[in-house]
Amino acid sequence: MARHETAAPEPSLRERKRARTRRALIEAAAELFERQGYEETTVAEIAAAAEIGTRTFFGYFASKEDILFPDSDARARATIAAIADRDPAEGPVDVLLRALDAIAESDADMVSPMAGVRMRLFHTVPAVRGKALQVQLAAQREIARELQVAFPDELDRVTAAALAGGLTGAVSGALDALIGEDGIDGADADNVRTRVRQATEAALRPWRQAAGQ
Amino acid sequence: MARHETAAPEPSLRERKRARTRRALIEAAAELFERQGYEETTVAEIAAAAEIGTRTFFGYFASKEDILFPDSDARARATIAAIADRDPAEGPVDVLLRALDAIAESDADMVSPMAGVRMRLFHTVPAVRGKALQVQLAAQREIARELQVAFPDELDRVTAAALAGGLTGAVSGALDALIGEDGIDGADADNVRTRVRQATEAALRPWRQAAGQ
DNA sequence: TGCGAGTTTGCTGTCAATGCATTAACCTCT
DNA sequence: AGAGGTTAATGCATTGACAGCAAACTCGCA
Repeated sequence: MARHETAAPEPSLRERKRARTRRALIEAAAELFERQGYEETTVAEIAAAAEIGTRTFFGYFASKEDILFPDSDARARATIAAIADRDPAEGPVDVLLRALDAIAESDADMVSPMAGVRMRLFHTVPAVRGKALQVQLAAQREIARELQVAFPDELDRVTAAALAGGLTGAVSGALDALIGEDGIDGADADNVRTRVRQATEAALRPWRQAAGQ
Repeated sequence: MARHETAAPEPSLRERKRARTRRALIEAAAELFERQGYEETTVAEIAAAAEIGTRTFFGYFASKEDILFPDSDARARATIAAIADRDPAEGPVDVLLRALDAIAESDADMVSPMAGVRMRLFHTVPAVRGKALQVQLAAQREIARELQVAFPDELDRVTAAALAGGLTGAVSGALDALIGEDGIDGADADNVRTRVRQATEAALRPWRQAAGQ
């Protein structure tokens, strides 16, 4: 639970206003996407629903896809934090698996209205899939960097990258398989967690020996 | 060097013509992308360079990005073939390792004039990255499915997916790191293949050891 | 030779995204 | 409080990817 030291006691009116508009945009987009589908929803509609000009939308999000990932760096930050405060006895793989738990937890907390929509859209809309995978790659790179910093002796750059890729690939692969066609059936969120966890552990097993030695 | 048994003795004039145009498009695109960059090249330019109408381009490729992956299914086919003719003594991991090697060696996809360009573009152009990752995901899913079919008793769907994801993720992660280090030198296909091989090598080392060579 | 399926193109329209210029809304400092 | 600077909001115009439509064309084959 690291606290940031950023001085942000009282956001100015301007900032509050901006944050409000941003939220309005996200909510509007989530609902429109949900009801009409992603491709059937135009940026102009989203903007109108949030009561701003079309042009202004792009002052908040660089592209239509970007609004699907309003908090794209949250996961990466959680992971990095988990890597940062590691037990000196832990090996890379253990740290990563712990980071995985940390992510699951931070995800459970902050439930953006976009999360569900996004997951559903992932399977049907290529543009969404592409963007999601890019976000994932960015996170993966970040993880690789941190990992290499944390274990400069055991891991060289390429190996760290391979390990990070292995982890994210395994997790996303397992999720992809679990979610399948019709999303998660609600109640089994916990079940999902443990299954992902197990599958991931299986998929990383060889690293445990290799990285240690 | 598998020979297809498809009855294709003499492609009709029509088919030959179409294939020729297709090749012309790919070459033109590769060169233009290389010289001016991806985003700076319009579909109209590519079409013009291949001497066809702009509209016709979309009769050959569904989107501008698609021309970057002219034979994305070659990989999938190579992989499936590798999984298909497995030794009954092999375990899932052995088969996977062999399949990934097959991908690294597969000619079809690497020899294309597009391979080098694509790799360079991957790091600079978001659209290319997105598409590349989607292609990879598709391949990964295919691998997972085949793997599960080949080992219905040892692997459940989720584990198969995690395994497929973990290994492809590791390889692509390593490749990403390798290329990030110092890019790709020439447009030359050997270079591309060398990188892929290096990445495969690094990423799969732990697995090979665990699998007892 | 002529019909019919498959192709090529141009035209038109939609939509995302960007550059530019203008105006309105805050913020700060005195 | 009010001037002056800054940031945000918007409108307008433009570019470029695509899709639908319909006319002109090209091959394959009877």
